[in-house]
Amino acid sequence: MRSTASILHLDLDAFFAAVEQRDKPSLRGRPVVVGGVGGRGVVATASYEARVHGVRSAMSTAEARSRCPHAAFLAGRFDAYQRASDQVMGRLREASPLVEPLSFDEAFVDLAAGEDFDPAGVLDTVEQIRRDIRELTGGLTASAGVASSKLMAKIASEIRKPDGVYLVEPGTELDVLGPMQVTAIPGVGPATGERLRRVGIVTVEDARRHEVDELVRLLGQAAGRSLYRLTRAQDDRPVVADREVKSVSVEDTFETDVTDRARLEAVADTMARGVAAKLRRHGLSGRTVTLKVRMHDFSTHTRSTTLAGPTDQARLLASTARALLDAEDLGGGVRLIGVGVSGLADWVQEDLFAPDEPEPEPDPGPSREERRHGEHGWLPGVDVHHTTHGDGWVWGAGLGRVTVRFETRFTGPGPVHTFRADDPALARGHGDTVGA
DNA sequence: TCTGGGGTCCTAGGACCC
DNA sequence: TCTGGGGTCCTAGGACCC
Repeated sequence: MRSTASILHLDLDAFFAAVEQRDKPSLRGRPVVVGGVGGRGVVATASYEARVHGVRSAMSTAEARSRCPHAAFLAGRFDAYQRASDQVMGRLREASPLVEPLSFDEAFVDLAAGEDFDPAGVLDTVEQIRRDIRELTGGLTASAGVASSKLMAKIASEIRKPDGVYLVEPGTELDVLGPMQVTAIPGVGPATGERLRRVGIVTVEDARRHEVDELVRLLGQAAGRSLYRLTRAQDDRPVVADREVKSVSVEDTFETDVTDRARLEAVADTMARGVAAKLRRHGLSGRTVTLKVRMHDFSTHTRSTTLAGPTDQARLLASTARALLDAEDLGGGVRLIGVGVSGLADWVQEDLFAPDEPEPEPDPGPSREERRHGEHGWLPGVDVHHTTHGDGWVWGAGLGRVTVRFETRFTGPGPVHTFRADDPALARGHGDTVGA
């Protein structure tokens, strides 16, 4: 904890849903739910209009549909989110070189590391950043917390959400924190919260009445000590700009449980190729290969082996994953499998057995969406282009038909037309309708 | 109303070594 | 004869975050 409020935590409001409302004028002011649209999907982000009806992140889409049937349920467009995220992070880096992104829509900034940081004008600086973000992204709003530590900045950004700023005056941290629920502290999730509640700890002040040793007995070394310090606002974690990647993985939940071993092997193979491609993209290789299997009853097993040296070879990753899969009892059916690599190195071991030419990147095959929704996988929300009607987005699809609303972020609400799903005039759009 | 996908960090036990 | 103690690596599982 430092003596000035110079750490900023910035959080885009209902980010995925806000991007959708920006790009789909007919959805502005209406409930929008972004997430998995299949039978086993969960909500990634709900717009504030949907939250009114009790829709929350991580809720199953089925429950969200029952709570808010009139919402627009969209599959998500990660390219669009990535572009907006890049714009936001870029603006933050103008304020300070010390920017630590936590996700697409969230980052810490050490403003004191910026060139002309003025502690007295920090609120003006943050308001300017929020205005710039709104302008750069075409209307996205961000909430901000400014404080003397990461902990307090993160807590503060929740207080005036959405579209607000809260500055914790240095010296008032204990008072701000005390009355809050312990679960407001990052790292205190449902399981820890329940353990604490059972010994009568509900608020931060409650937790402060316990010795470190008690908390360690209850929660273990790391969590106990961490909670003891954080409840006292003791937090000197630095903002770290370039955090190293520790692992890379790919996983997929099946629409229905799978018992066919051959099919699982084929999927694991594809996933190993996907992991290899990711490794190469980052210029990494890894030693420990992990296979993850979630059974029909949601029990989850991981099996891993560590190779003699790091690799980014799809073939080796695939054969290793397959060996792990072959040793698994698939019992009553498999709900999810995943392949991951950890123990990463930023170099590749000379592979004596590999051919000289680079390994051919095998056909990645149909995407997850395509596998799920067939050849003309028109997922709700995706961008499309029609040769005569122009740019729009998929409103819904099924029974060989697709319904499109023709509008973009630069138009007003647009008209709706229905086509055959294989209509040659209809193509995937890129959603990058800048300058219209 | 059954529970995504991509990550991070921690714990605990056993092997192995000095 | 009654069994140290610490460090590191590996594996499996779990909590948590967005």
